[in-house]
Amino acid sequence: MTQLDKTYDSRAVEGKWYAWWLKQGYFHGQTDRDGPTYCVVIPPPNVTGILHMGHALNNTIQDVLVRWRRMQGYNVTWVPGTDHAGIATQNVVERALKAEGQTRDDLGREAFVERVWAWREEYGNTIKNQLMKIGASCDWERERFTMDEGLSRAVAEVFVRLYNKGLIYRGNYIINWCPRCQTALSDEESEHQAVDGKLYYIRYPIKGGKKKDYVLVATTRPETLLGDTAVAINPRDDRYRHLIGKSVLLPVLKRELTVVEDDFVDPEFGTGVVKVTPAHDPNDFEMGQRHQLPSINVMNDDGTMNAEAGPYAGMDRMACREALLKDLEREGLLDHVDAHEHAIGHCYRCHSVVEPRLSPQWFVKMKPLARPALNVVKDGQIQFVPERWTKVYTEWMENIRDWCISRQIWWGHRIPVYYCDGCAHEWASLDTPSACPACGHTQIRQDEDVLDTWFSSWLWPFSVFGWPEEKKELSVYYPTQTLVTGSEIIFFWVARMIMAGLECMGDIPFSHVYIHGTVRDDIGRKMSKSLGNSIDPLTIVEKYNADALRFSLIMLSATGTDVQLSDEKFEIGRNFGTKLWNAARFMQMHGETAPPDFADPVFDASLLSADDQHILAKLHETIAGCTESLERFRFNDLARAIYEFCWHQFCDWYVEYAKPILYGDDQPRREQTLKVMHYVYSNALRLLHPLMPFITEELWHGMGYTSCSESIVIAPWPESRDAEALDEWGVAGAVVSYVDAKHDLIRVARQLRADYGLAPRQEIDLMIRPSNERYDKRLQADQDSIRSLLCAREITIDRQYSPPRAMPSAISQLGAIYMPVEGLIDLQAEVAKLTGQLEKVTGELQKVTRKLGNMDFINKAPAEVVEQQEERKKALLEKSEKLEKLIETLSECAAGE
RNA sequence: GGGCGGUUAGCUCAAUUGGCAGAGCGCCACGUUUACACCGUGGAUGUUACAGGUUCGAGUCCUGUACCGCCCA
Repeated sequence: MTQLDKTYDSRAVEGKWYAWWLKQGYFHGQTDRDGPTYCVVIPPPNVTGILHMGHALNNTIQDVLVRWRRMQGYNVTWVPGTDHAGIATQNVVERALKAEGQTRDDLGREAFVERVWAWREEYGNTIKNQLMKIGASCDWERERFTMDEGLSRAVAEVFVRLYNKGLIYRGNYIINWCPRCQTALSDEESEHQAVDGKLYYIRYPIKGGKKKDYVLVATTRPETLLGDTAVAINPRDDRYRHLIGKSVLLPVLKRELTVVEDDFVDPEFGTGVVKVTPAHDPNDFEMGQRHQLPSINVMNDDGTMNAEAGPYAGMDRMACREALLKDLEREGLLDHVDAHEHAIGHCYRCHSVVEPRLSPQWFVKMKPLARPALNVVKDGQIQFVPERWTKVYTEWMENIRDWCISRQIWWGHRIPVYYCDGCAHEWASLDTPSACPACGHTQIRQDEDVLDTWFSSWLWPFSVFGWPEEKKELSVYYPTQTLVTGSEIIFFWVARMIMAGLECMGDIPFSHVYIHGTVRDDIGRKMSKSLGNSIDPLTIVEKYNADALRFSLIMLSATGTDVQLSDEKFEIGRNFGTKLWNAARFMQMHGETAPPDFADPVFDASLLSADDQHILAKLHETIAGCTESLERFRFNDLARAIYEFCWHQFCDWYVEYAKPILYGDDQPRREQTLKVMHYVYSNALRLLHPLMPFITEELWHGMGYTSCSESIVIAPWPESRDAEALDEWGVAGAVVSYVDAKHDLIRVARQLRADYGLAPRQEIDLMIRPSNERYDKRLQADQDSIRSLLCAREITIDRQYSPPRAMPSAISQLGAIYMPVEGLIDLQAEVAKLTGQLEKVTGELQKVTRKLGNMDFINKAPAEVVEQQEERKKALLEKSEKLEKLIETLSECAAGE
């Protein structure tokens, strides 16, 4: 046992213990160990990322689970790592190049990719170091990166398998194009946001008609009309019958457009006539297919207009819109413009407006993969927590669309497809081929595109263990147990991992998916860089400490609900740590060392006081509650339970009861008390360790608990004793409820003191008239603790006590309390106070009586509820009688004066 | 337009199977006591968004309304 400093110095402690834990290898899972495994794979943060509050919450939850299971003796591994974040990382490096006046094209593909690797070497460890700062007990020996050789091999393997099975295909379809990043995006990467836009009503002249004959077409994107190849109406829309068989003329370009009928057209939208632009709208594309319409692409990769746009060629799409509208107006073709709110896609990386665009891309056929992935969730093999996310998942799965996986960037896994210039053969290959397998020609090219980053992330739960090689760690740790993540990547990642796991491993990747809430600021806005409302977790670690960050986050986030944060909220955790620290210092003051058998004590039942029994019972209640909360992913219940126990049960009550004993000279009682204290405290520390790893380790060592386990990281998780096992120790249920009632008595008496304005240190005398013999005996035996907590000089416990004169009094569960005070008491005020209390009790009594008088209640409510109410009635009746008696006595005294 | 979640003390949130509406912070009063002022003791604070319904009994279940948020089109 080392003397604890007056205050806890987190800065000195946190780094020290983390380094020691690593040195001891506690976080490393051994594949040759027996016993049940517990495995979690980290949602790999973006390699360009820095730790934000969302990460802090996400990783704290994982760490809590992992540390708990480790203490329970599981063979634990928490696999960390990062993903290569294709678009984001390429953007970061391109920005750096731009500052040097260069572009990626200046460097060329190979040199650019080298440059990204160099960037990764220099900055890619940021988030790893940050995770260490918040105490994450990751198995760093297993750290992986999605561009590692092994993981890249897994990506190629899966691509080739799916390609050969016909589940990956290349085709010309409408995809989401980001003109700024200059790449295709998947549907999930295009984020719909409501925008205050306009609906433009444009006149398309009817061919061969008079000057005034036109159809009115409504559109939100007028610039795309340059790519129109038809206008469409709903076949059931009688208003436009006359158009069938006619042609209309495209404004400006004067191209002749056919009129087609299609059920897709909504007669309610705009005028009921829509323009059809197959190359720039997914619905129009499908209409184009149905009616064999040509597709005309009018835009370049960068969002400028191409030669097909005629006079607007070279203009940016937005400039083109303005110019075109002006021209339409001049020609009298712009009928009118309405305000129109609509949702448009934005790039999830750079927030540019996404352009739907026809282009040749690679896709994964999802329906065959979705079917089994749907089943494992429906039949409960995989469970979402909270359960409601199941529906989100299944609905997405049931309406799944093919996944666009090709990206027109350089940083990522290049698509392993090759083309032969000789015979035009196309094939997928794991290794770099030297000649065409069909014709032997050596003029072959690899596809230029790279794969979506998620195409490597979806393999994460098994690629991190070396798949497709059959390594031992793969069989030991797959399937993993719990996946912890936010709802925003259920589609991106969770769903796809389930599909990949079933497809490649033939087994689910994890059994539970815990979806936590979003971290928000104190007025409920999502924390974001652009809003500038983020709280940096590491600033919080500096300002408070890592444990405070973790504890507060968990305490504040109820299962699956969002959490609103502000700096001050972290005081909860810091203050709690300080409280715990000071309790330890108190114990140190009274004993040089922890008793040798504190971890597995043998209690002398004859020496266990009522308070000892009470705290032992409450501890075991808390242990049971904590374990259950963890099993049910109720993390804030865990935090609340341990907080309540340590602060209120232990510090407020037990430590206070212990004071007269520890300051006294009854040696056997002192020793017994210290033994109970250390037993309770060492268990509480262990319950708290997953939430507050650093301070609990410091205290574990400081208190000399290393005789139980060299580190709290590997100390055994407490196991609760049930009532029977407690009874064996000499902990009686009746005594425990007596102490609960004693708490009530002390509270009531303190209230009495406060009502009479007594200074806290001012000593008083106290008379207690117990309401029965049992309480009488207990109270007689237990006077010292009450005297101490009430700062009383003398306590008289007497079943026959009758006050000789008017004095302040009150009613508690154990009996009546009288407090003689010097000088006159305000009889009227005292009577008024008690009468107020009586009124309240009478009111409740009436309610209960009415309830019990209701035959429906008696007949229909469960017997135990009725019994409960009867007990309550009895207690209220007793209380009201006592109050009446008190009032009566006081009134008599008043009359006598 | 479809779906999901929310509305409980001044604030942030709990409340398990329908059975006495709670906690932390903040507020008020007192207090430097021998672990702790990052503390202690005591106190005040509720039409559980609204309207119906089911039930012996509703914050909790059902129907509808309002407002807020998220996801999907």
